[in-house]
Amino acid sequence: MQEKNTFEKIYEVVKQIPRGKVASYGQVASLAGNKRWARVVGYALHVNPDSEGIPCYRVVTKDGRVSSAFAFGGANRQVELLMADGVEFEDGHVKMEEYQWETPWIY
DNA sequence: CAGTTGACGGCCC
DNA sequence: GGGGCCGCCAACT
Repeated sequence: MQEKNTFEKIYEVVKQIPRGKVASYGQVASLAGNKRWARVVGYALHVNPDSEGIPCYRVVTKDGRVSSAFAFGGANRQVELLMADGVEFEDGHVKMEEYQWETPWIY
């Protein structure tokens, strides 16, 4: 029950992302257990078993930019969803300085 | 079982 | 400051 797979942990963290905030892959990976899972996080969201329960669109890169291979409706779609959440964009990139998710359980 | 891939991150030039 | 390369871990073929 506690022996969750890496993917499960990642999904848990992503689901914890509050509305109006964004998190980077490295951030999610760090909260999931290891910061180096950044690539694994991308892979986990790629399978995306629950696109409606896992706000993968709230996950962006360290640069605050959305991934280019966003396959759930188009990269532009992710920006639109984030804006709907109240996140502001600057020249196509999120203002992570103000909207990056402040994790209360930072390691 | 081994090799390659992949929605990234960080360092180097 | 911008662009490119290598590195990390787990999952997929």
